Amino acid sequence: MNFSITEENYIKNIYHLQQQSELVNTNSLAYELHTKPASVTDMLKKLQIKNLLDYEKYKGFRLTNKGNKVAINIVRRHRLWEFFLVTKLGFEWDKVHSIAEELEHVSNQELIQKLDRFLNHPQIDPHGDPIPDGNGKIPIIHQLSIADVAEKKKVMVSSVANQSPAILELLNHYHINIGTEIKINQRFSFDGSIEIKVGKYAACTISELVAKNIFVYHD
Amino acid sequence: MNFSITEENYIKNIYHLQQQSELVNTNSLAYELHTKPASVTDMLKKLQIKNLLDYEKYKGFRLTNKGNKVAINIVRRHRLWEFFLVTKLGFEWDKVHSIAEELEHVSNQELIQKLDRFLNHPQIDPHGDPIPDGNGKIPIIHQLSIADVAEKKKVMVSSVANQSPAILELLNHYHINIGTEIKINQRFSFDGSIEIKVGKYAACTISELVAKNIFVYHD
DNA sequence: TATATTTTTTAGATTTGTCTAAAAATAAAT
DNA sequence: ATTTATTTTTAGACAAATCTAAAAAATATA
Repeated sequence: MNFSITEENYIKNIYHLQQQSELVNTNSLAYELHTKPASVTDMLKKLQIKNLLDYEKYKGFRLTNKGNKVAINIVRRHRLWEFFLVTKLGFEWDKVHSIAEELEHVSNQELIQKLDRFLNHPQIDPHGDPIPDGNGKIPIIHQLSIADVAEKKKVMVSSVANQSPAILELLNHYHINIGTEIKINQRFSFDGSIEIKVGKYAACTISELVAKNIFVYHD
Repeated sequence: MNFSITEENYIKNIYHLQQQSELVNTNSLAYELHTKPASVTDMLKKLQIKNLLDYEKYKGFRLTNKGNKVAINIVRRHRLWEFFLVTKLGFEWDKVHSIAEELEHVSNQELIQKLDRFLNHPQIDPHGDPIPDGNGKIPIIHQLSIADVAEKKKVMVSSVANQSPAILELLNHYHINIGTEIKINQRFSFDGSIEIKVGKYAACTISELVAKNIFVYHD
C-alpha cells in the first residue's frame, strides 16, 4: 500500500509521540506537524479508515499494528538516508535531518534495500538512534562512551551525543567520524583525558569531555 | 525560488519536448504527463505568471530563460541520481528512471553539490546523456563505441546504448559497468570481435555487436 | 469559401489537505 | 456541583491540481 507524503508525516510523528506516551492527543500532534488541531482531526479519520489508527473521538489515538509497521519503515528510510548523508556525502549532523525528511518519502523498496547494502547494513544512525531492519526489527545496540572503554581495545564509532558545531570542529580535526576505528591507548587519571589512535593517523589525546560524547559499538 | 513537484514535472517535460521542436503544444505535453489538455492549459497560465513560460493562447509555448535554468537544474538532479543508482547501488539501467524521477524533486542545493562531488563530477549518465554542471552548462562529451577505439588504448566506459536485460547479463558477466576501465588489446578482422582487458580481470573477447553498444569517453 | 476536423481553452465540479470560527466534549477550579 | 478553562471536533471556506463537457479558435478538406 502507498501513502501520500502528508499521510507519512502524520504516521511518523504519531509513532514518535507514542515513544513517550501510549496515547497521543490532537494538540501535541498538531504542534509537531506545525499545523492546526482541526487539520489533525480530519487526517485522523482518514488514517482510521485505512486501518492505520485506533481512534476514538475525544479519547486520543494510537497506531494499529499495521500503522506501526508503516511508521517503522519510514523511520528506517529516514535513518538510512541520514547515515548516507553523513558517512558518504560528508554532511554535518545538524544539516541532515531536514534533507532526510524529504528523501524518506521515496518509498521504492528495492532502493532502500540496495541503499542498506551499500551502507553495509548500519545499525545506528548518526544521532545514535537504531535503524530498523528490513523486517521492522529494531536492533538493541550496546553503545559505550569512549570514556568507559577499556584500555588497548579497538572500537568503532557509532554516534556522537553532542551535536554542536563546536564539537564537530574538534572531531574533524581528529579525523573522527561515524564508522571510524579507534584504539584506546591509555587513560590519564589526572584529568580523565585519553590517548587514542584514530585509524592510521598518529596517536593523539582527547579530553574527558570529548570522550564522553563519542559513542562506540560494544557487545 | 521553490516549485511544487507538479510544476517541476511540467517544466522538465516542456524542456524535453523543446529539444525536438522549438514550440511545444498542449496535446503533446498532456500526453507526456499522462494528463488531460485542460489540466495543461491551467498549469501553463501559472507558469507564465511565474515568468517561466512564454505562452500565447492557441499559439504554443516555450520556456523563458528563467524556466530553462530551472529545467536544466532538474535534469541535472535526475541524471546525477541515475548515475548514483547504477554505479553505487548497483541498479540496472531499466529500473533507475522512475526512482530518479522521485529523487530529482529533493531540491536541496548542498545535497546535489555534495552528491556530485561524491560521484566524482560525472559528465554522462548511464543512458549516455550529458549531466549539466552546477552552473547549468551542459558538457559536450565525445563518446566512441568500443568498436571504434584504437588498439592498445585504455578507456573508461561512459554509457551503454542498448539497455535490454540481455546485454546487461553479458556486461555483468564481463564485469563491465559505467566507469569501468577497459584496455583494447586486439581487434580480429574476421568477425570484428575484440580482445579487451577489463579492470584487473584476465583478458576476454567480446563480439562486435557488444562492442558497438559500449561507449567510452574520448577526447 | 464554406464546412468539417482537430486543437485548445473555458466553465464548473472534484479531491486532498489546509484553514477559521464556532460548537461540543472533557478536564480543572471554585 | 456549577462554573471556567482547555481540548477536540464540526461546519464551511479556500488553494492546488485535476477532471468532464462544452465552447472557441485554428487547421484541414472539399
